[in-house]
Amino acid sequence: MAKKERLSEFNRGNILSAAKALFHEKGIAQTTVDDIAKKADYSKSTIYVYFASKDDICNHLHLEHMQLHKEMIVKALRESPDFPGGYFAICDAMARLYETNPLFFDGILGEIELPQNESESVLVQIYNVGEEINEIIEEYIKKCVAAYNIPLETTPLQVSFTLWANISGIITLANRKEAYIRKAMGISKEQFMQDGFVMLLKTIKGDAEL
Amino acid sequence: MAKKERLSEFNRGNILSAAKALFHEKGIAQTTVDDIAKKADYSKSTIYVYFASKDDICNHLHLEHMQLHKEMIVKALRESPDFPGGYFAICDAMARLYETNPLFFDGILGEIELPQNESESVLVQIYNVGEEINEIIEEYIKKCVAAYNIPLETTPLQVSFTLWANISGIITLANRKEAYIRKAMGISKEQFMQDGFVMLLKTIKGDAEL
DNA sequence: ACGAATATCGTACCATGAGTACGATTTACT
DNA sequence: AGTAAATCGTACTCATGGTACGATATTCGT
Repeated sequence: MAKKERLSEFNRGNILSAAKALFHEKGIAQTTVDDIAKKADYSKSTIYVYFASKDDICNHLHLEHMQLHKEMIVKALRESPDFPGGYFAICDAMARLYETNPLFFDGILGEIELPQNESESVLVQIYNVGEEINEIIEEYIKKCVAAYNIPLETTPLQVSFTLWANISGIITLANRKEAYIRKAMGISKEQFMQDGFVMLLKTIKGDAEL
Repeated sequence: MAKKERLSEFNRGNILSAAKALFHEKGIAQTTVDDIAKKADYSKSTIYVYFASKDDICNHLHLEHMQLHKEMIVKALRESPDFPGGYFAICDAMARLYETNPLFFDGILGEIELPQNESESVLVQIYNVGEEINEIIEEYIKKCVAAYNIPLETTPLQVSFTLWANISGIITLANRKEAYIRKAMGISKEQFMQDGFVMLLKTIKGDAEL
């Protein structure tokens, strides 16, 4: 019955939260399943009732992260539906997402091709959310193209996909090389990202003023 | 004496080659140190004479990869010193680098900040090669800016760094999501990369024709 | 309230793989 | 030949993911 369901969800959530905190603190490889059990205050056996493996836990966190990613982008575009406001809102959302949880950010670029083995339903879900995000950005691009008469050289889907790759590339680099950026360029990583986003905007609209 | 040195280098090289092949075949996590020892035809003990740990082996391969990366970019710019020919040559070199060895490509974006612990000399070397690559691209950008009167909005260093991040972002995505790209956009990953590189070029030169 | 099903626990395991110890053996230098 | 260094092989330790299983607590139907 539903009560059981909810309790079960509650337990899974507790385990995932504990795992997330530990992963964040010490890194994934440095966190043992016993650590997670202890922190979440369950026995190890119970952990394995709710999750098939440590990998399974990681995948669920990855999924959670992708869903948050999607929500943040939806919210960004709802609050800033115009152009290029929406574009910068997406960039900003992704940058904040990195702060929230750097561990799974790389996964955004999606090491995951659609798994044949449909039993691995988490992986399928992760994949699907990735596609959904891309579709949302695609819609936005389409809208902008129509509203501002922007001439694209390829399809909106391709543009949105490329844009997505570039944005996450900049965010990843900015965070990983923060010290170098400050030392060699004398600017903060935030400034570096901002400049990068402005540069990227030209890939859509060229030098045109709107 | 020098002979000893050379023999030592030879052994290290053999071990690294074996490791590289196995990593490529089965992935890093799936390759055991015993596997490497067997393939390279050394005893496990000897492996640990030449390398401190499996991680150490990975780092040396990472360094090798970065050096190859640098050489390929130098060569690309020597053969195509003009603009935007040089730019596309860099893109092409990086795409080929991914084919050669996808495993360490991600490391390009350099999870490695300058390590304080200077005893970890491999890491320092990796870091330095990364900086060198960036300086080479910076020089190229400077030259182009001077020759073609390109107006940059930030410093050449920053532009080259951003460009580097974007190029590797596109390559990573194109390879990881090859199947999706073919299915959803009906083009090859090579075509996707090419289109992306063309788009990116606008971040430098806007809509200007040269 | 009682008995059955279910969830949780704890402890003791297994298997794997990184890394070490150490004595035996081979190779190289003089 | 004799010594020093390199290499080997075997047998270990240790950490960790994952399992087995019986004991205990909790929940639910009746």
